[in-house]
Formats: sequence, C-alpha cells, structure tokens
Amino acid sequence: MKKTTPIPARTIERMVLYKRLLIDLKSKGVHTLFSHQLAALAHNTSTQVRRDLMEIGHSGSPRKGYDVTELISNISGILDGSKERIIALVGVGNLGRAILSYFTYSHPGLTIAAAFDTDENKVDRVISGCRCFHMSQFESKISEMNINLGIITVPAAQAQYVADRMVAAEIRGILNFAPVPLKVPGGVFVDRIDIASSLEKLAYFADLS
Amino acid sequence: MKKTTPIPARTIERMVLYKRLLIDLKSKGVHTLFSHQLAALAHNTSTQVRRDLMEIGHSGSPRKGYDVTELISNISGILDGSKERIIALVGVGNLGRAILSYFTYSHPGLTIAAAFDTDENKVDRVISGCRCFHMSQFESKISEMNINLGIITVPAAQAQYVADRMVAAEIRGILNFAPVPLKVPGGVFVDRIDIASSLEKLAYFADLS
DNA sequence: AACTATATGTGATATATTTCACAACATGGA
DNA sequence: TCCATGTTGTGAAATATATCACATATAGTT
Repeated sequence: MKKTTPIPARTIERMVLYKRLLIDLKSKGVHTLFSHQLAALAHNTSTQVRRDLMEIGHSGSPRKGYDVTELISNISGILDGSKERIIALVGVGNLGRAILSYFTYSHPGLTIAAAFDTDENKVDRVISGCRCFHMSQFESKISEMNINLGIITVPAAQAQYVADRMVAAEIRGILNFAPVPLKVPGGVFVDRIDIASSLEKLAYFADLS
Repeated sequence: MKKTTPIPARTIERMVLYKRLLIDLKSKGVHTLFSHQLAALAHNTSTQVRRDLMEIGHSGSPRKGYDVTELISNISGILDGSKERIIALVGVGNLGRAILSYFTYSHPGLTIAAAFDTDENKVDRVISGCRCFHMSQFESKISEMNINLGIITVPAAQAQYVADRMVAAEIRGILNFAPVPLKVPGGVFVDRIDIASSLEKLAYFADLS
C-alpha cells in the first residue's frame, strides 16, 4: 500500500515549505532543530509543526529536537511519489516563458520537459531552455516523454480545450493559470493560480485590519 | 461601520470568482440565474453559492433566481474597498514582466502604477506599459502615487528586504511570488503564490487519485 | 383565487483544521 | 544516580468551513 491515512491538503502544502526550509538549513550546517524553530521560519506555531510531523509519522527527541537530514528524507518520502514528475507547459506567452525560465535552473525533481503552442514563430524553437512543439504533436510527445503533469498558460478561452487534451493524454495533474475553473474527470487533480484573483483578495483583506 | 460580520476568507475567494463569472454572463446577455447555475460554472454546489450570497446579504427570488446586475454590484460593494487599489511591482525579471504585460490590458480596478528594480538597464524605461523606477525612488513614488498594494517578484534572498521597505512605505497588502514566507507586522496582509510549491503539491495529489 | 412545481434562505449538522493542555520523556548537571 | 528543565506527542476542545434538510416564498398555470 502507498499511504495508510490520507494526509490533509493543508499539511501537504506546509510540508513542501518545511522541506525547502530544511534543505536550506542543512546547507547552512544546521543538523538539528526544535519544532518552534521550524515554526518561526515557516511562520506558524510549534504545535502545528509537531502535528504536521505526526501526520507523516516522524518523531524527534524531546531534548535534541528533530534531525534535519532525517526529517528531509521523511518529508521527501511523502512528497516525492513513486513515479517521476515530468511536466508539459502549454501556452508560451509572457507568463509561460517566465515560468520556463524560472525552471531552467532545474528545480529539484521538477522538470518541464516540453512546451507547446500553436504560434508558428514559437514552434520548433528552444525557448528559455525548453523545446517548444506545435500542439498537433501534443499527444505523441506526452506519451513519448512520459509526461504526467501539465501547466496551462493559455488565455481563458482556450484553457478548457487544453485541459481536455491533457486529460485525454492521461496527464494526472494540471496547474491552471487561466482565470477559469476547469472541468475534469475524477482522478485528475487541478490547482489554479489566479493572479488577478489573488490581487482582489489581497485588496479586500488589506483594507480592514 | 464598514462590515458587520467578518466574511470567511474562503467565501471571499469564491466571491472573486463569482464576480468574474457574472460579468462574463452579463456580457453574454444573461440577466438572471439560479444558484445551481452559478454553482455549475464555479464548480461547486448550489448550497455553497446560496450560503456565500447569504454572507453578503444578497437575496434573490425563489422562482426567478438572482438578478445578475444586482448581484455583481452587491459583490463589488463587498470586494471593492473604500479606497482605490494602486499597485507597485518590485522585481522586473521574467516573472515581473509577465505580470506587467498581463495587467497592461487593465484589469477591472487593478492597476500596476509603477515597477521598481535596481538594474540600470531597466530603470527609467517603460516595460510592458509600465514605468520602471530605481529602488532608490521607491518611498517617494509610493507616497506620490498613493500606492497601497505591492507585488514582490524578486529572488528569495531579497524578498524580505523588499517587504520591509513596502511595510515602511505603508503598503497594506503584499502579493509575494518569492518562495519564502515573509515576516510582516500585524495589519499587513500577505498572500504567497509559489509556483514550485504548487507543482510539488500537484505532483503529490496527482499520484493518488 | 387556489394550486403546483421549483428555488430560496437558513437552523442544524457534519466534517476539516487548528489550537489547547498536559502526560511522557530524554538530556545535562548536581 | 537522580533531579530539573524544556521538548515531544497527542487526546480533547475550539474554531472554521461545508453540507443537509426543510420550511418558506413566488411565478406561472388552471
């Protein structure tokens, strides 16, 4: 079996953060730390940290705290699934290019293997270190390269169409930057990053305080 | 008084979505709709929609549903605060430029009034329709232009420094694209968009299904 | 004018998530 | 060796969020 208890979504989000913070600490020579120290870095409480670590079954020592290396490896064991994550990006506009260039400095274990667009000026070129193909080759490249995650950076009007093709190509996770909710069958996970929405939310909560 | 009951954060997020969907519907000539129709578009349930609208005190008619125009105006009344939202963006790299160009087609009520960087090649130029200033002019421009929201698109190492200057310049809301949590005093609202984290989360949830 | 069918609005309930509070426990020092 | 200290791990309580279930309302029909 893969996992015994379903780990809460929020916990997973924090886990990603913990992992990055811990890797950073390790590179600075920190070998051990307490829940309240990690909490200070992650900007939450020590109870939350301990509860999260409990979720993944990690334990530390009451007086020494947590072993950084061991904790990183435990968290990675949870986050890094069984199969490799290989990503396709569709829509090589400004945002698409920005994301490509951001990931050129190969993020740990996350590789954008191919980009797709319908604009002939972009097709068959290497853009920010990533080869750009025409959408007509989408299905064949996805299966050829074993791609299982997708990023959508096309305009809203085309987002659902692209999502449908991703689903048909057996992509299991989609990160959607278009400002529309996508309809996908169960078993496909979608996350949306909506910059305009975030700004509106920001404006709302910045007002009160 | 501004608001009587604190509206749940999640409700606000959905409200932003509703508003956009409704504006789109209105432009297509839809005058009235039922909660289950909005729910279908927003990808949630009719109960959720009704509960959300209850939150802002909007009511409809059992047989006609909700009046689109009236609903848009009610939601806007909640979301659009008293003062105008004027935004500064710091860090004119790939991501920063992508965001600038995205907002050039002036999103409703959200204007990026100025961009800032320390790179002399970018300073004093107009980039994607937005004037770019040197960071040394940050404080003066913020107050001169009445900017109250900030977007951080600098590398992780400088993010906290930029946030500190934003806070000092009395910016009340910060949208942070750098992969580090920011420490800010109470009263300042921070939201983080972390693309790498989102991909990791995606990878995790795409695995199970 | 009364009836019917279909939505709304919302108290009550269920679920998810966070926080509290404290017993159990290691470690360094007396 | 035993104690004092400060941390872990976690049941229980609190809070936040979503869903259920149904009484209430209203427009069209007869």
